[in-house]
Amino acid sequence: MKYQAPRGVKDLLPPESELFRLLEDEVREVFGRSGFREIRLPLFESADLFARSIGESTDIVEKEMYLFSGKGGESLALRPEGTASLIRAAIEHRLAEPGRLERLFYQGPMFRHERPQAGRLRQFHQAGAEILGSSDPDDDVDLIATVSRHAGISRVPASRLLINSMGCPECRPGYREILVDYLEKNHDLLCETCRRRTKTNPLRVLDCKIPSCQPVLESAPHLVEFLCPASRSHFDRVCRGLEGEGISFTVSHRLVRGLDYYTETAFEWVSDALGAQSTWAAGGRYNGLVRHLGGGDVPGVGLAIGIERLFLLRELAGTLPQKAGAAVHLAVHPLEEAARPYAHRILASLRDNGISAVGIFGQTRLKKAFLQAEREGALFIGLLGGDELSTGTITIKHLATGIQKSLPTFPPEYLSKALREPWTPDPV
RNA sequence: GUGAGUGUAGCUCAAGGGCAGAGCACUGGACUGUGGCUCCAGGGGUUGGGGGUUCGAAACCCCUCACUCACCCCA
Repeated sequence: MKYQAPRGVKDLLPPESELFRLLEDEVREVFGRSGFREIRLPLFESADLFARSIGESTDIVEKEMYLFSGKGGESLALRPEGTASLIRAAIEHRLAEPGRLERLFYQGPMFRHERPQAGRLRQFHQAGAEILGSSDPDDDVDLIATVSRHAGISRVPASRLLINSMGCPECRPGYREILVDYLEKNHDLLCETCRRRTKTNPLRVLDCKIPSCQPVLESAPHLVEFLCPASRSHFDRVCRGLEGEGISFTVSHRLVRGLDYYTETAFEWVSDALGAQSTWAAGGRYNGLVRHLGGGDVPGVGLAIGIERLFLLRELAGTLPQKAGAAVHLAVHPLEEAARPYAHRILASLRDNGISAVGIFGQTRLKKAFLQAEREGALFIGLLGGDELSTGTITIKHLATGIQKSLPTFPPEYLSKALREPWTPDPV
């Protein structure tokens, strides 16, 4: 085979492509019903934007970005995630302004140069929703509810919601010191990576999954116990709000975001049914990000859903959205040369009237035409021969029931209407 | 980037040093205006690629590529 798709990217063929589209549509609808409006963002940006927003020392920026140069030599990158672009666009077009509240969502492919694995691709899809301009805990609750209720939990097997608080610039530095103290005391019990991170990014140490580190990390001081009154209150109100909504969650003290402009609430939806990549949606509050990217003092909270992961989970649970109706309504088959122009006219008029129709032209045997119609998912087959030509009719057979009728092809609205109505035998 | 497992027809898989096969799918026929069934026939392969061992390699050895899963990281 001379050419094949690059590593880690997938061709999506029918029927999966159709189901994938339905799932994307459903997510779009869910966000739309919660008041989010779609923003269409470019697939590449200045590489520097991602370095600044995601963080210089993250794996994504250090080794996973697809980098390339523009003609002028500027450094560009395929987007590894959506939030950075969205914030950039919001600042650029004055949607992120102090005092203004904006709900936006995006959907589309993201690119990370990682080793492919179950639920992990080099080109994958995310749908994300962001609320800019609100620091109200009820907006955290509402955002979480949107996913938990509607995209969600009930349709995803073995799914759990984890939440935690990252604190704020007032209280996190204090906690960080306490944590570093603790980690240094237990230095000898930690793995190589954790020792390094104790110095570079102590909060991330809590994320370590190496078994030998677990006892130390489990008994590490919890950030929520060191929150300042304001952060404490924000977190309590989010938790109470979720309880009030009847959304169950677990406070996970080990759930962290490594970067400073992530503040207050962090949350993740995980499922054990997914393999090693257990997170299928994640989000949090980022009250410092807009300012960090050169905008005003505008708080924000957002999340992203991994569409492939959601797809896998819902496929497993049998809860993918169902395809409505047949792929093709009517397959038209001319039985002789003279009927071909007639067939084209009928196809055109059906399509004009909103009916999906295909022509079956290449088959010499009627049996083959039937088989082809079925293969294309047609509901009806329409036959055109000498009789039909001379009387201006078409012989239509409902493939599932075998019920057959002869219908006039003029006016075209009549035929379209008949094809949409329940197909029962004519009274004798 | 590291590790393990797997690569044979379009798909699912046999053959474990001695003729590369089956089922499904595909094409044609039985069957020229009425399908799904059945029967018959046919096309399809440098056994992922390269090198080596051997009289002989799909099989054994080395290299390489790809896929899968895991580490790592994350959606």
